[in-house]
Amino acid sequence: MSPEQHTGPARRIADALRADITEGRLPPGMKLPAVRDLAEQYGVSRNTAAKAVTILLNEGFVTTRYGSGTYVRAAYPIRRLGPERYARSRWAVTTVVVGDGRQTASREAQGDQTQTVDLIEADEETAAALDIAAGDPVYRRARVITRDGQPTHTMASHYRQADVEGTPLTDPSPGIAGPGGGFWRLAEQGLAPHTVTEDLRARMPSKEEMALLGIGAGEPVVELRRVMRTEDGRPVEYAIGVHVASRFVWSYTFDIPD
Amino acid sequence: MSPEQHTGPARRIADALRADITEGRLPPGMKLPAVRDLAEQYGVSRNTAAKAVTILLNEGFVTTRYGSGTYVRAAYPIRRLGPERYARSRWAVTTVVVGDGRQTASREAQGDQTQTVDLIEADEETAAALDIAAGDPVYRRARVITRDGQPTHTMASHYRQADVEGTPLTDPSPGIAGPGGGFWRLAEQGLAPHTVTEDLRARMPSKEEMALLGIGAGEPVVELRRVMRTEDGRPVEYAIGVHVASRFVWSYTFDIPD
DNA sequence: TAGTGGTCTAGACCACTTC
DNA sequence: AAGTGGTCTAGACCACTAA
Repeated sequence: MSPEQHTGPARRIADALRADITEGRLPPGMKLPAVRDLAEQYGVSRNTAAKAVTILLNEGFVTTRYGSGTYVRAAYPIRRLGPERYARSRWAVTTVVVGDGRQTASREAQGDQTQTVDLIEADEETAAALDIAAGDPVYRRARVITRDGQPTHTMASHYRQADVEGTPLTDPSPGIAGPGGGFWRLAEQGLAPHTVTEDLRARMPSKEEMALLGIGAGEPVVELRRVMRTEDGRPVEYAIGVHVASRFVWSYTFDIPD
Repeated sequence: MSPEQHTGPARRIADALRADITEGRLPPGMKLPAVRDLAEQYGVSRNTAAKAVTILLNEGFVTTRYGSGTYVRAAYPIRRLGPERYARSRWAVTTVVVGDGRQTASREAQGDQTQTVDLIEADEETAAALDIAAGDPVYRRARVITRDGQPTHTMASHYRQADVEGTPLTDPSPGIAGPGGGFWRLAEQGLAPHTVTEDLRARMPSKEEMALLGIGAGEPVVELRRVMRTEDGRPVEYAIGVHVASRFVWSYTFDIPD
């Protein structure tokens, strides 16, 4: 059942290097010995040394730069996500001026976000969430959220076209949304979110997600689907996020129902 | 950044097999050709064929059974976990008679569970959760929950010794707890759970978890930490669960705070 | 140009399952 | 005993980076 009946040289080398990393002898950013050197040091073939590095890569301890070297990955802090992150008191329109302020078409660095806005036709799932018909037009605002220079998650918000048409939410320029900004803008339309439903599942990333989030093949992601509703129960936002699992904990508190 | 500068034979074989799986030509449970056969079919070395299989393993499309073969992973139904699973109306003491009713020491199949009970000293974390001192005695009731013959998650409940001493919760025999049974027993002690706090994080499984849950190296798990409190806010249960990620979705609904 | 990561081959041996 | 997955070696070549 378990695929580790052997404990060959590759695992032993990986274990040694991992210990060097977790115990601080190889600090974040430090370059590891070249695969050829590792092979010589440990008296194994190049293949085996490379496999040891691959193990650490998959575990997320190192990143490799083609043609440059293998580097210890920074140990990022874990962010705790509770209901308070949606608190009304945090809604605000953050204005961030980036660089010289010039815009580059529909894609723009915005503080810690990069975002695009499209008008698309709702697929079955989005339509069901927003209580509209499949094929109806929806605005999708997609962004990659970064922290300490590393992507932590993607988030794609979907709105009914009529709900946001003509508002800043359809404008991909910087300074529009930011954390909580989307909720503020909805509130301005008389569509203030009141209740949230979040569905979470964990899985392995696709190749595209690996590239977008800068993670290795061995690092899981958490997919979050969120529906925001007004006090009347009318859906106003459907968002899909893909989070690097190792950077988050989700926390929920609720009363036991009858 | 991306590890796919090359598109060598290994990836091509993996792509072909993945397509066979996703398009139904290789249905769930089906055995893949042996690595040696794949190598011959595609005219590559055994190493390369094995690497192709490893790619699919990491992506979660197949599982490998040492000495037996490589199999397309079964698609199990996904269970949705919402607050209603804790509903008072579902609390009950389920009595299940297993086999001929004979017991085997402290380990006993119980319907769909296998459980053990120990009296241990609380570690820092358990102590903090149960609001006691580290080293204080706690009962730990650990079980593996199975569905359709496959383990889906483990769950280890911790109780203050005084809360459950002398109750059936310290008895590992069958017919004691079952789903909701633990809450019922606590309620009998005047310690009915009222609020729940759940923390979720996703990660890759340890070797032990892989064996216990019957999953391969490419399948993530979700670790759930749950604290149950009475209406007074007094903690009565601290539970740690490890779930096979692909078999669950967690769902939470709450109001936006001020 | 030199250094580094990524991949492949051909052959070998080991660990485990199945019969 | 036969079949299968897992690992290792020794050598080779390719793709990319940095000076």
